[in-house]
Amino acid sequence: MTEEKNTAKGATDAAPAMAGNFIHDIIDEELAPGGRCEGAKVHTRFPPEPNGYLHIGHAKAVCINFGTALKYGGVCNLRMDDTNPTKEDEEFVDAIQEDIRWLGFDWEDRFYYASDYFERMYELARGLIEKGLAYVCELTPEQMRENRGDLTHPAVSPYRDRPVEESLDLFARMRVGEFEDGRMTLRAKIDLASGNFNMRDPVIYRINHLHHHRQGDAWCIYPMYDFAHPIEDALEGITHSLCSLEFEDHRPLYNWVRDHVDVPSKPRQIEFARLNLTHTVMSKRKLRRLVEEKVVSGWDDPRMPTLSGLRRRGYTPASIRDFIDRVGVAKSNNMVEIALLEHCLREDLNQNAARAMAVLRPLKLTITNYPADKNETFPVENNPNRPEDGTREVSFSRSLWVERDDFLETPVKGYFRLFPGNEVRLKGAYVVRCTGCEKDADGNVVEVYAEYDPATRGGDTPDGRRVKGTIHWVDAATAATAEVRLYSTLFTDPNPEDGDKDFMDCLNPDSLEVLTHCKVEASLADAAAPAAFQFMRLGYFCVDNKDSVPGRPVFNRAVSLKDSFKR
RNA sequence: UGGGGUGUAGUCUAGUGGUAGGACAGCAGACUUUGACUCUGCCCGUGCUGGUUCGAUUCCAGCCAUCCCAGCCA
Repeated sequence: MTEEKNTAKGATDAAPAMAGNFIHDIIDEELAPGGRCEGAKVHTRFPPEPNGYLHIGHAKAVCINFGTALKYGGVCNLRMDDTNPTKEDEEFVDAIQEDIRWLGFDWEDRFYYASDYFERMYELARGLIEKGLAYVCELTPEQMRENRGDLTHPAVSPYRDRPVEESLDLFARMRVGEFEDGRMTLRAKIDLASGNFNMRDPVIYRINHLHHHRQGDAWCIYPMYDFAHPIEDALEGITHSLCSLEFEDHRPLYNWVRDHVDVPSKPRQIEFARLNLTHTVMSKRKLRRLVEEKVVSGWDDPRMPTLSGLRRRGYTPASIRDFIDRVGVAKSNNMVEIALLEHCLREDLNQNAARAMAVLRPLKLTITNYPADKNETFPVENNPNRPEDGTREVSFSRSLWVERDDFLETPVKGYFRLFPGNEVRLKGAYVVRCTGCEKDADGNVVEVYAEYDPATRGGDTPDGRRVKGTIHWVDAATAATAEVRLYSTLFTDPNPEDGDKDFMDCLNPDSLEVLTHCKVEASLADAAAPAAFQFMRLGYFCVDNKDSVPGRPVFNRAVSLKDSFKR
């Protein structure tokens, strides 16, 4: 097979409507009459190494691999790429599966472990030795580094011409554990002078006396990614091995292994640009540091870009899939603004989340002309975008909670909420006119007074007068107290990984604000995860999936509502 | 310095040898019992220099910028 050129340009077929996807253009060509895959079923795979949690960058790879299969009526495998036991653990295997299922993708019965192919890989490596295409090298790691050459000088290995029989014997002894870690390696004999360092006789097996999470102590030699991956793909009949850009340089090696080893199929690797998001970090190493240094509460902290974090924050699978769709698939390095992700969530939740009234920073509002012993309820629509969702009854009485932000003793320009003399509508209840307030010794407003207009029951104004402001409120007599956690980005810097600055210096000190005395309408008292609501005029909030308990709910702000009021 | 990529508005992404499209962000207005939503309008772009051509973002050449690679990680 010839070298494929995976360039973004050059595709001829029409692109999909939303965002670009050059991969689908390539596949369209290959599926067409005379193409490489004419009549074949598209078969992809998502191959995470089980050594950490999935984040939104992985979600892009998941959506591309599963989504491509779906688009072409093919299938996608889930495969744990567990060829290096160093940091791998079964704990991650479960978490990864949970996250992919949550995202909405299904691998059906096609769940594999790369380590299940170890015996087969071993045999294929032997075959390479027999063909004179691999040899056992005794250079130490340090020596190998010294002998790798540089940009203009070739690498060297004194073991390159070792007789086949000798390599076969040593490789067998490597396997049975005769040698300590690092003592020798198996190397593919390719081209010590290649400008592509991956081709300078790459190591394909190393000795590691480590316990494998699945294989136990059956092995002490483990195949390298570059050798294992094309074999895994070929054995599973993968037609398209879609991975990120940093593997572009590995493609010649991928093809070399694929073509020199006896495997049943010839997958094609195509690389796309990975996702980068502003105001966050995406590398496993950096995320781990945030967890270990307790900057966040864990891998599922709602500020983390992990799928478990986004889930806990209140992101929906649909919003994440939509986001990945809109970002598109291309080959140029990118930095997507977090605003797009937030937009996708707002769009989903605006359409689907029930409305509720919650007062985050409560200020007492007393309706002085409303009888102290009176109580009534008003129907409030659950979701104006979905009339079929109906209404709920909300309790009203003389004493209410309103947002501190919704009262100003001396209003600023353009302010049309509560201030002495002004009328506002209490959502769904009455129009009230503010008559004043009471302050404590320090001058803080502690209570606001208003008088209601009985003729405006339900919020209508029979006389047709315009009341510009409508504010949310909660009946003090029936309110539940809740904890609300307000999140913003973990980093103040849009690109904490840029340049030589330390990303830990870019942390946002205000990424979490906890409000413990919030007042929410009674219907919210027993809400349970994964319920999400629009707290009217505030934002979208979900029930925290760890800390919330019935009667004492905890809500996370997933994203605020847009606010065009300029204070 | 060797090899491999990528350059389209602030951001992401289409497109065609013939008016550069969409989305997000931003701005302005309409509507509004959420200062939300919705709607309308506006703003803003083909890395540079040549060449071919009636016409180049597209084809060609050169340049510039930028990203990845010298793990017994994936």
